[in-house]
Amino acid sequence: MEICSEKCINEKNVKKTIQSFPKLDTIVGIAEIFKALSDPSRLKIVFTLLSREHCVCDIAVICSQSESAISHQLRILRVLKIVKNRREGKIVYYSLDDDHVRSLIQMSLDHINH
Amino acid sequence: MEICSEKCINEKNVKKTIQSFPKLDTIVGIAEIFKALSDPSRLKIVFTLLSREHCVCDIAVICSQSESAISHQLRILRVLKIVKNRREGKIVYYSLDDDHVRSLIQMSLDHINH
DNA sequence: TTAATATATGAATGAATGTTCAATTGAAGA
DNA sequence: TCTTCAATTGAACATTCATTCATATATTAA
Repeated sequence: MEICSEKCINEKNVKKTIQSFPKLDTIVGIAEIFKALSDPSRLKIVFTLLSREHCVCDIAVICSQSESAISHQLRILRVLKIVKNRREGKIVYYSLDDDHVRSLIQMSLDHINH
Repeated sequence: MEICSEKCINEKNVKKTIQSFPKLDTIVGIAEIFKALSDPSRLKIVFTLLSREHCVCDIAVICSQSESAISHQLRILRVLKIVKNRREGKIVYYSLDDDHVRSLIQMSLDHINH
């Protein structure tokens, strides 16, 4: 990344910041996590699973959406390791995959409450 | 929200989860925060401001994007109280508005590192 | 094997979103 | 006042994305 020496106001600080910059992969990875939680429909699903596991059918009822829509969203959350599932006969139960998600939710609640 | 008693597998748990469900406003509000951080371009800006303030021109250089694009994104971050700005003559300096954002970044880093 | 149930998947459509380009605002200096 | 510079704004375009509908898979029971 080259620095435009004609326009930069504070070249020294720019260099410092660039040095402490994470890899692009890291940024893209984090953005993906946030994107997964950025859709109200998906966030509802996460809230649904905050205290206990649920089957797809129940999630659909709780979130008042079609099972197909829920299934599509669950796949996105599953790929990103935000939820995991287990099958019991015909029924598939979903739950949160790790506790970082809970922390993220809590932090964002704190942010909203000024 | 009505419960479909014919299809639900575990009506008792469904009711419990529905009772602990936050208001829609809360969910939408949190989704907005996550959405703000879900775009790699905006996330780059946040990383840029993680350790020190920068003017718009420098942010554009660091993020290797046009000043116009940066300005558009900064407005979104500003509205959501994620960044704040101060003017010094012709130059406008941006910085993070609160520490919850730092925590969110840290938590998501933890999540990525399995 | 056939039927029924729960879930998943693929294609299509309409809405939302980020970037670009041009024009504009606001501040400092000539 | 006129010019220059930093930043902002608005419209347009291309892309991304969530939902819907139809179909497919997987499991159980008959």
